[in-house]
Amino acid sequence: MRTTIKDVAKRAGVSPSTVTRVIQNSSSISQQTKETVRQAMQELNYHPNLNARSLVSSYTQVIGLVLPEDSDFFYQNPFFPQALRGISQVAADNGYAIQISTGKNEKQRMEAISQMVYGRRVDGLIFLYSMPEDPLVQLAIQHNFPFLILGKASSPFVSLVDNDNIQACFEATSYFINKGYKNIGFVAGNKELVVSQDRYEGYKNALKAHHMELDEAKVKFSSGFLLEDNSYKVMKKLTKQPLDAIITTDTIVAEGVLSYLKETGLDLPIISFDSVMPKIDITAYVDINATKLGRVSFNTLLQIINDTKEGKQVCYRRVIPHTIIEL
Amino acid sequence: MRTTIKDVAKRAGVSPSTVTRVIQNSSSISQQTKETVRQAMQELNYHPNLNARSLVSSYTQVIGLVLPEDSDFFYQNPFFPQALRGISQVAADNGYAIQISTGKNEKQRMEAISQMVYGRRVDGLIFLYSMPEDPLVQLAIQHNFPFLILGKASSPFVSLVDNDNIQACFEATSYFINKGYKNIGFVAGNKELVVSQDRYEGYKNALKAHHMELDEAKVKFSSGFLLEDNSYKVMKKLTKQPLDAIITTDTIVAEGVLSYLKETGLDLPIISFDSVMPKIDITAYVDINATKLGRVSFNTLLQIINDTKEGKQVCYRRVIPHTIIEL
DNA sequence: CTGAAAGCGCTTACAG
DNA sequence: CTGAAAGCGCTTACAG
Repeated sequence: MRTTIKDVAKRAGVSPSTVTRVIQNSSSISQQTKETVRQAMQELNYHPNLNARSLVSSYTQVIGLVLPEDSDFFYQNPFFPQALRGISQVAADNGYAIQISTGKNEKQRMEAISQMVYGRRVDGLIFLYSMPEDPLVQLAIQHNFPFLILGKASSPFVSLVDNDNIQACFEATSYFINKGYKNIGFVAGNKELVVSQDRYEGYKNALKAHHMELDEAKVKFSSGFLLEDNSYKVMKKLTKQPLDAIITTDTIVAEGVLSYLKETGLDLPIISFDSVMPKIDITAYVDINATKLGRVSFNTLLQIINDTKEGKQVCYRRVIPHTIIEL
Repeated sequence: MRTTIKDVAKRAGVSPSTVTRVIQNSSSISQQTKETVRQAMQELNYHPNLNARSLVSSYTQVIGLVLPEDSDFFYQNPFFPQALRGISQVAADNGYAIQISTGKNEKQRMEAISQMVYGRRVDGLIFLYSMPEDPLVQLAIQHNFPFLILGKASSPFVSLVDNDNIQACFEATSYFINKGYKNIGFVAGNKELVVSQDRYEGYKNALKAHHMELDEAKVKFSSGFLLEDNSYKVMKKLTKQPLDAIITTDTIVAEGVLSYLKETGLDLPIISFDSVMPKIDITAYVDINATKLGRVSFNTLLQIINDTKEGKQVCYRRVIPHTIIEL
């Protein structure tokens, strides 16, 4: 049999409730008792059964990470491991564990998140993606379950941690403008994604700020899952325009663009957005600092969990700085 | 208040134990009763408290993933997300959740794994790395806790799922030999890693099989964390040898090698090992099929969990096939 | 400063 | 085929 709190209590000559209080380092316990109990715990190599604890105290010290549907794009994008890294760094420091949940379709993902929320397996959720009217987010909202969205905005009333994508792309575009480029193309991923829209906004703002005309023929959105092939095709169309530089919203897009350019012998400066240094031969990239996004997300979620406990309803919006890095 | 099994029992006019049996789809319950109870569950949107269930039944339907110490190399290597992907695909299909545990040092990681094992938070563990005499693996062994190692061998008595790295590198080397190359260099990552040793073994075997002399001056191990910089330096030394092709054990190594070659204007065919298509300009890579490694790992762990329940002690060794892919 | 009692929400023998 | 009772291992008021 595994050692329980009763074994420790017996050995230390106290009651189980006293052992609990020692574990909680309650100030109402004498130093003397604390020491005796701690020694007994050590001697017996006692570790509490966390299921029992969670059952009665209804907190788990676990947070849930909600991933999007199983897709190549998600798992090949360095954003995910980097964000996870940031989250787990802070989680470990705070004694929290991380449970991840995904699935091959919405039904399976709904099942998984239900287990976490209804099953009381986690204290809060971080969504690592964002879709309009996401039923999983709806579930969290309905049950007033603590959560936040990392990376992209969706509804205006949820807490989130994100970059200022408008500003970031403003700066990326200005970077080219300041170098004297006049015909700057813009190739984005899926137009539905808030992130593409925001970066497009920044692109337009930069042109305006520098009194340059927006030429929509120089702007392309690649549909589908931001995949490389699409960007390649899109680029093909774009080169009918005079171009001297290109902004892309993702390294995967940049890859497609680059492979078309190489094939046709063209050489244009390219900027992309990424969370690690791109391995392809481009001019610069905007580091969105995914690890920091992760770290701040965890800390913010902790606040939301506490707010919820106290019945408060605060909506957090945290902005993580980006950096343009020349290659 | 959250709905409990008692609420369902009351509504369906049965006892709580009957509700449990319906959830378990026990064959001793009449079809009639099952339907009534299921309807009551639906109407009340009942979801069992999993902490209560785990407390009494001592299984959790959660498995733990043990990551190595927080390092750039690990989080930038596509191996991890791809393996995770495979694991979570099968886990979701089997109604299992995944908890991950890491930390910035061994103490913190030990803490995290203790929570999972002693705290009864998971039913089994998958280690996504391998070190000799790993105290975390020791913990699992001591407590006869179900686990396996994904990717690399360590002790001879633990279950594991891996590629046949000797064979894989034999084939990679033969690929070059069959194309007529005579001076094939070998640049590996850390010499301590079993994976580097195995691939070196395969390299040597291939030379021998083709009656070619092993020239140790053409072999280099890059120390540290397999990092790019190191491989760059190592390559510098290697080019004092006549070379017409290079085997590298990792795309990150290949990057370092390639960047040195580019600088010096050399152009040599390179093979690397990876779990996704490398983005750099090399000749071919050995696809180690990380997603499948993940899927098989989960399934094997499930078996180990069952074996342990039945008091059996089986040591599994599963080999996942690799593929050479020309670029 | 500490203990006895009750209870968290399930499941598991036992009994019929 | 079903129910009543006991118990999993904790924590939380309550009482002193």
